[in-house]
Amino acid sequence: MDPRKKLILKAIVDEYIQNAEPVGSKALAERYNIGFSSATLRSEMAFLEEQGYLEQPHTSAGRVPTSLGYRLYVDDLMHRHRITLEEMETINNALRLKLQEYDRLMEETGRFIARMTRYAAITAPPQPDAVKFQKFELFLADPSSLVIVVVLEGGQVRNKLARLQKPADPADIRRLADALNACFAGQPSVTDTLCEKCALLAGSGAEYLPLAAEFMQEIIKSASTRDSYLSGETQLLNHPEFRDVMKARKTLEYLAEQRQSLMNIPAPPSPDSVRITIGPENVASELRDASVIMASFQMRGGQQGLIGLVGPTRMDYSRLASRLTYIAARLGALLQNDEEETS
Amino acid sequence: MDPRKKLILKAIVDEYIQNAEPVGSKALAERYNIGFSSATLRSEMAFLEEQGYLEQPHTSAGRVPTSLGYRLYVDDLMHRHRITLEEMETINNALRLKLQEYDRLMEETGRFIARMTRYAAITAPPQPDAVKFQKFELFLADPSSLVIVVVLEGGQVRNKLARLQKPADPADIRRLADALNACFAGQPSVTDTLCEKCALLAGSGAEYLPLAAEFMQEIIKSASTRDSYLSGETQLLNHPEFRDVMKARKTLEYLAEQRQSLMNIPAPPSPDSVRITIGPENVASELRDASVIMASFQMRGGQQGLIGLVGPTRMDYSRLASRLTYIAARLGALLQNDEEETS
DNA sequence: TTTGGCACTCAACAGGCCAGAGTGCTAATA
DNA sequence: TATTAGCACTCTGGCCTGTTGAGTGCCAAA
Repeated sequence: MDPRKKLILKAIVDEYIQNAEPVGSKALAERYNIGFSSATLRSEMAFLEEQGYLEQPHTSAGRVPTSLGYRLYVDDLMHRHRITLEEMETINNALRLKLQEYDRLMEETGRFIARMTRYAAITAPPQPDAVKFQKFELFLADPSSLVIVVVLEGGQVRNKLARLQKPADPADIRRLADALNACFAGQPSVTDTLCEKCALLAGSGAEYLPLAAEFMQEIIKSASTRDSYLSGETQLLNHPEFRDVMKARKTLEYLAEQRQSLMNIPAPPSPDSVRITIGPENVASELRDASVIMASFQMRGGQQGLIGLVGPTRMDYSRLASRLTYIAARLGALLQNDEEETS
Repeated sequence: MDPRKKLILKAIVDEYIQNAEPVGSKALAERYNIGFSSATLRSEMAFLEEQGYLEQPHTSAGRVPTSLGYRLYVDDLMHRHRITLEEMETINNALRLKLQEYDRLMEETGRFIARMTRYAAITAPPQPDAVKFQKFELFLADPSSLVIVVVLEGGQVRNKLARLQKPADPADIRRLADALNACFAGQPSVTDTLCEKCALLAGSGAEYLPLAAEFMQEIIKSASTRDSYLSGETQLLNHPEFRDVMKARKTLEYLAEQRQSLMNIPAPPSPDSVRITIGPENVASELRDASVIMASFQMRGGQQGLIGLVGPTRMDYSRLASRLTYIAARLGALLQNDEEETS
């Protein structure tokens, strides 16, 4: 692949990203001073089209990048945008503020990203691959209301209040708590044998073991499904490619209902990079006309969170990627220092 | 207002609700056998237009109800739709299933409503007007991780894990917990005098009081802001009135960002009725082309939850209202029996 | 290898025309 | 007196038309 061909392809993609209109040979020759006439460009463009990097919406229209074209652009051609100091400032300020309320951090970060980029933002908090129980505490809020508190390794805390049929004996509760700590601390699951052992230890407190066991199962289950937050979807409607309501509906519906599956996209190789998925490269057919940019960050302990953007294939990949990596990096740095959690 | 005029208005609204196209005198005379010729209808329609109940998109088009027309229709004219046994069945089944996971109940109910009605659904869980602390429990997950558990009256439980600078003495923690229970049980707020009293009682445990107090403030604050869930927004795009992307964007954006203010609409007078707000009756200008139907239900203790629908002014008010009231009633009934809460 | 030139294509736009649905008004009718 | 049939009028939307201009492919000359 000729370096000149690459230069031309880059120019076409840049131009199209900016103006959202098919790029013709003449306009290209005028605006970018590549030093060749429109005729030369025409033959080069014909070649690029033949190779599948460009396409024409119809004869006698300019050219538009295909997803293959964008792919080459993203991998090879695009000028790696450097984030400005100003943008850094904005991001740092915003994140510092959000950090105040940790449990809504990812949600709020998503809103911020959406506002900043004018695309739909997806965020998912870091999640441990396997949770282990660390500590149990049981007490009575009133004689017939049992509160179960479970601390997980990593610092998450879950609780549940269960109404009892009849008042319980605090001594029984105490015994059950001790038994749970003895049997389940450090365990990643609730097995029958552990339950039996625990029942034995708990003596008459075993009456309440089923309640606790059920709750523990719930915790294991909920910890293995990943949360995710979506914001700024409606901003997609601002972009000309979504002026067709039906197309927009498909995409928005997918984001609202099925976005979980976006999380399955393998995370970017290194924390400083992004993973870009263009149009039909997305497994979901509803995203055939959309691109996804994903970045990840790490918490202490290696748990990995995700932030990402969804937009039409015509996106300013370079600028967006640089912003996203910076946000991810800052988020990672901030979370190294503060990992307190509440629920 | 002539009963015949009313009959005609009702017929026009019914027809328009069904077909989304301006209703002309001839079509009306043919389809509904009112027993008058199109000429008569014409003069009546002219009158109704003069009175502000109807309008013409342009000369030589049929008539369309104004918001005033819908208002009269809703208040006086519409045939009160009876929900079918089948629908009841569907609703009951769905709600029974959702009830399994209480903490996501309102969210899931919203999804269900949206799917059933094909409009955007809004739900807000019942919320106590003032929370009071009931019981405190403090313990160490490990020597320098303090877990604070607060039980609120009504059965909500909140917790927080705080990392300490240095290992704490379990005896101090015990003392602080006792002091908190002594001072704050039954209190609805965190005052300075109570804090001082508590510090005195806690002795050397008072070192950790600020942590607890801050958390308690947080709880009070978060309990006084109402949660709400939105689902099915994208379904709005299916309706012809939102084929104009800009109009749709305005409305969707409002729902995403500002829906809190919908909750301020005074609740329906009785739990068996709905409150319908039509077009410009909505305070928010973004909802000028939308109508809102709201129903409420009560939990034990009189706390009131809301469920509602948002759609274009052309909605099948009668059918939707009947479904919504039924869902609200069932939800109320189910919640009377089960008020266990977890977080 | 590049370029100017030429013939060709096609979407987008504007104008003109027509059909159809709907209206208001009026005179005849029950 | 209330209703209706009839008529002239209005307006939108679809359809056809021609024109314009941006863009193309190809070819021969530089």
